[in-house]
Amino acid sequence: MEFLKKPHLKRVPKLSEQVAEILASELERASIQPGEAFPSEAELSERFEVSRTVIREALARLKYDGLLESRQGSKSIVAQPGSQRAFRLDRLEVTDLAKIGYLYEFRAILESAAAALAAKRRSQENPENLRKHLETMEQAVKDHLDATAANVDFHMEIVEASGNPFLKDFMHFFRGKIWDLVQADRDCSNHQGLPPEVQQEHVTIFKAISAEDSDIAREAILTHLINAARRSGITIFNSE
Amino acid sequence: MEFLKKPHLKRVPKLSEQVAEILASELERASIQPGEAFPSEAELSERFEVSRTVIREALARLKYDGLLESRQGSKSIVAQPGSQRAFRLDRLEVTDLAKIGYLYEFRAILESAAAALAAKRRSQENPENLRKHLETMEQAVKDHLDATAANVDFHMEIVEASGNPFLKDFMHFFRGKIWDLVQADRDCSNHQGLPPEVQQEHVTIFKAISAEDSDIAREAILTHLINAARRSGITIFNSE
DNA sequence: AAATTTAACTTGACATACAATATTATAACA
DNA sequence: TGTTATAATATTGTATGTCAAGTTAAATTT
Repeated sequence: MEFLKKPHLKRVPKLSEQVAEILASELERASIQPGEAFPSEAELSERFEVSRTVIREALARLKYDGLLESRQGSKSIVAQPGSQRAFRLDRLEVTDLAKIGYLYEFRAILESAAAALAAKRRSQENPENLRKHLETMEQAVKDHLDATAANVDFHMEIVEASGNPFLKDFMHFFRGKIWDLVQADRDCSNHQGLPPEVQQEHVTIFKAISAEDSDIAREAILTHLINAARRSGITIFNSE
Repeated sequence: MEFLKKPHLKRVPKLSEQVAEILASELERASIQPGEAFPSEAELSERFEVSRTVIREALARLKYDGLLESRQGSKSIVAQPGSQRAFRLDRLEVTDLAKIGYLYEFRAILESAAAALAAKRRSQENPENLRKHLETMEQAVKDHLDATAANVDFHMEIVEASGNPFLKDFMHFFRGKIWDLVQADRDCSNHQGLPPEVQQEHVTIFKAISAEDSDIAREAILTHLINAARRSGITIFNSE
């Protein structure tokens, strides 16, 4: 079991992380009103029975995310709602099937818009790259290999082609965080081979973007993602 | 790094923030390959001529955002791309007009999808709240007051009505971060009075959601946001 | 009562020490 | 020589103490 020795696998949370978790959840349920003072580092140090070092690192996280504001000399104060500085998906429970459906839905919203824009703004290289990823997928399936990587590349090429940098950045974040959960095209990577309709759906998307047909591209990827969700037993967009 | 310590300058970010900025930008241009070791805290402390405390708080930020991974006993390593843990909009330059257009666009994508879903899933209270915000806006304009707050509430009620918690959470983040920049309906809050078409656009959206007409709701809010962008001299969705 | 001064408190930053863990060099052994 | 056990070293995690800078609130003075 050599992989057990691989670093960064059995990571135990640092004290500051645990403290930050607790304080963040307390702030979330608004136990202290925005604008009011937060307990001092000394008080928290005494309450959690850890050093001020740990408390400071925990508070640094909350400040970094915009949950607290601090000035030298004065106590930290609870920030107003709406001053959030980061969007995170860490604290989601993957057990809830409905929640996963909403994630699918969120992805479908962004990717369908990306496909529509990609059809309008694609460069010459975008279709070439898409075709390349399609062929890689096809070959991988033929060889009974994992086609997930090429699949991800295909979808990422679409948001790349959309030309909107925020769309692209957000989908990169989204992918890294939860693509393994929302693996809508998991069919590609299981060992039973690729359902022919999946590859066909990909081809339809590719053709629409290549032909610069915005509406068809949007419809095609919407269909693709709705089908992919249904293959996982999930319904999105109230599309029975 | 003596220039970092200028306490007489007002609004001086903390040392750890400045160091984190520098290190983050260095990581962004991939000066160190993913998987490779990052300089130790002692080295960085020496390089920046600050205490290890400052370095630790700076590194804590990078780890929190998933740019670095660390384990006790070993050097921190640069994380793989795709392990990003947070989506941020802090480091955007508001001077670039094209970039603001992409922000408008991003918002329009999410809100149009939200409106379409809201028409399907709205509760009984949602139209009531929307109507209330409409009236507040109308009254504010009539009294030559700022209608921005009610305007924001109106749009937020739509994403609330969409039923998708991620859509809602993200728009809350988005609003707090950049709504003042992407104030697409600024017309409502300036002192020259409300362009009649703006309130009319709002009414159209409200009616469509109330009538549970998904397609009209999407079209109406898309038109509204495209118009709002154009009133600010910005074109989105390549829609001249 | 109002203004000013002083004291106490709080966060920002630094220095040091030690514990826990990983890596590397060394020694022992086959 | 090559392999393995062991010791030395390096690195992060945590604790403690100190001081500086700035804010708040009480005390004092006018």
